[in-house]
Amino acid sequence: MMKKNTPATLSDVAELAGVSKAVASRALSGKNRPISADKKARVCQAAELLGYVANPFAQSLANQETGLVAIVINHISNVSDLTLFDSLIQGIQSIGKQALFVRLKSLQDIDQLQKNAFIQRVDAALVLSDLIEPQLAESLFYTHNVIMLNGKSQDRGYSVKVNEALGIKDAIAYAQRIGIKRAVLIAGRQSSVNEEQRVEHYLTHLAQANIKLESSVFCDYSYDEALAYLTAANIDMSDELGIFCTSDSMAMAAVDYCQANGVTKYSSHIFGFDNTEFSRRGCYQFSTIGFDKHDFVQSIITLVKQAQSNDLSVANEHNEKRLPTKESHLIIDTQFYLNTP
Amino acid sequence: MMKKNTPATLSDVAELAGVSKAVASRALSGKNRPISADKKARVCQAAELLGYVANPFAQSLANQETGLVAIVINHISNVSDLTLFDSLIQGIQSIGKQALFVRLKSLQDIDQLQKNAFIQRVDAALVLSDLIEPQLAESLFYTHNVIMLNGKSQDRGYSVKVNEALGIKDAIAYAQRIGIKRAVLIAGRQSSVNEEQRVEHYLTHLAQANIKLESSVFCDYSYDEALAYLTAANIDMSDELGIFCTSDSMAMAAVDYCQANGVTKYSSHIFGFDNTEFSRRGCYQFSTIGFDKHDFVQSIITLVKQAQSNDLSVANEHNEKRLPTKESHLIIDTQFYLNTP
DNA sequence: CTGAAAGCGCTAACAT
DNA sequence: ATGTTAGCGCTTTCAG
Repeated sequence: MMKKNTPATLSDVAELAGVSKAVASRALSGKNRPISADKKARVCQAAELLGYVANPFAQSLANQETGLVAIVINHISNVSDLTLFDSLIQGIQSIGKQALFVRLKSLQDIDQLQKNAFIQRVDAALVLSDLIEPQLAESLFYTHNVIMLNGKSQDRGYSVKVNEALGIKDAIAYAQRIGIKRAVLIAGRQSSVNEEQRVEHYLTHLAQANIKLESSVFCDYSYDEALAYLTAANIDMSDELGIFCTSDSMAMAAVDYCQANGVTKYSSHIFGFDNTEFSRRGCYQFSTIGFDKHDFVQSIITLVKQAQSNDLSVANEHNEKRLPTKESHLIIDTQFYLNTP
Repeated sequence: MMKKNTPATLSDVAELAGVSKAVASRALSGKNRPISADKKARVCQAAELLGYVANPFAQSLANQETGLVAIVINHISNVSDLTLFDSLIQGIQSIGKQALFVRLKSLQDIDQLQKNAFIQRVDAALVLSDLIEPQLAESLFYTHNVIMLNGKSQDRGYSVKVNEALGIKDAIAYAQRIGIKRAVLIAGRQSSVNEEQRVEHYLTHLAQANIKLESSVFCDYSYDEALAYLTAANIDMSDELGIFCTSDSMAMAAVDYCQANGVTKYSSHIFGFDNTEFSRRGCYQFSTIGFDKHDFVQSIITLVKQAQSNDLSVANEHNEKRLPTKESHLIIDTQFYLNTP
């Protein structure tokens, strides 16, 4: 693989078009900078000819925008992450920016984050990891376009939250309707705020539906831990028991547990979370709670754009004081997906 | 969320340490530039105090390294992608670089790629997408550190390939041993070179094992397409039939197809590919072919480092001619994972 | 070993 | 509307 000769620069384009660098820059800037039509045409043609693409590093240096959007995640493991990441990358690319993935396995990785100069200078940051508190987010990025997606937020700033109450309520209402009287709750990571709220909702609605919570446990959303718990606890299945899981992976474990123990009519008694494809497969049939990932991502991308334009207008006003950004808190509703054969 | 005051610059550090910018730069450069011990200490201390982190955009401009590694993928959909991406990101971060994800859904997205200035200037590119030919890769990046991971490669350059012959051979040998006489092959995307080679291996070894290939089809690796095919073709299961799938998702479809048709003893007759966790779950039990993702990623990261140091040494020699890079083609072997209850 | 100065490629005043 | 100029923050000659 040969390295190409060094890429064409703006100077090359300007020279070929017979104009100054400034004119060339304006012609190609996208925005409506003052420039005569014919020169603009000449410049564009020259750029085309040379295969010119502006060096984003030089651009960043000159105009304070980087074109990078950070996606800060815990390590990837959940099956529901697949579709989410796919559309997140797509969304970010659709507004002409690049997706920079930052993976946080533990609190110790945060030290590294703080020294990561790229991260510091992204145009926006999407925080999915529950390891990051709003306060920390504030000090981690030089941009104020931080969008909290992990269920946390402060008064000022941006967040997209998922309203899980709706889906949970419907799921439990359904459970009540089919005669479920007792419940087991298999939750995810205890340290997550999302998860705390979720559990809260389950408790509330379970109580309202007169379903007795027999036991509950925090796992890490994983199949293995959930299966281990069910096996160890030797959960007694009967027609009246419902198993509520806060991830589809754990619901799969519940299905396997039932099958292993010869319980046949389990499908309508197991409730997952995330609405992954697995909830509707031949083997694994269970109901699940989820939300539209596409809507979610769209909201996020819209927010990124909006945040950035706020940013620019503030900058244009030559406002010396660093204003806190406008705030915006979007909410996406979950719904209950009934999947029984 | 308040934007911080503008980040500390090298000048700030130099001033605080009472030295020139040049000295400060050298002190912090990591490499062994000539500098007195006490000044070095003073500079480091000042940097620490100010929380200084070099601006990577300015650095890139000055020294031609960007610290970015592109991961060029097709859209994410396969369950086997989860663990792979997770360790890929981790690996890239472990050598102090950032992972830039580029998602290619179709050939049309490639146009955009060619105009993507970030992509052009990454330090290395990991190409997983089968949409990208070696020749195209050559013209897409200014670096020659392009590592082909999609089964394609040319003489010069880097690649890590997976030797799938071994696992496939063992799987078919096992099939023969348990009395399988007929086979159905459900393959993935036809346009993929990886996939072509794979099919080739299946054909060869099936023939050698005297197993008759009754039908074969190209799907897109997905559960849905595979299930649709099986249903439409109304495949006749019997003890002597083996179903070979080139993804675990499609193998899951085969399991569900069998169950739906009342076939009970299917587990040892279905063969997947990727060795995902799903092949060993209560519901879905089937054998699968796969390779160690961790080894794979390690090889890739090692190659990235090696490629870069070649790069640097070439640069240091002030070699005016653009040398083709050294070449390196690593091979990872697959193995057969027998999963039967 | 050190510092002054040039320059990476671009944009944004500021004059014209 | 256009060109000139001055940086953005850093690394790197090149003289001391």
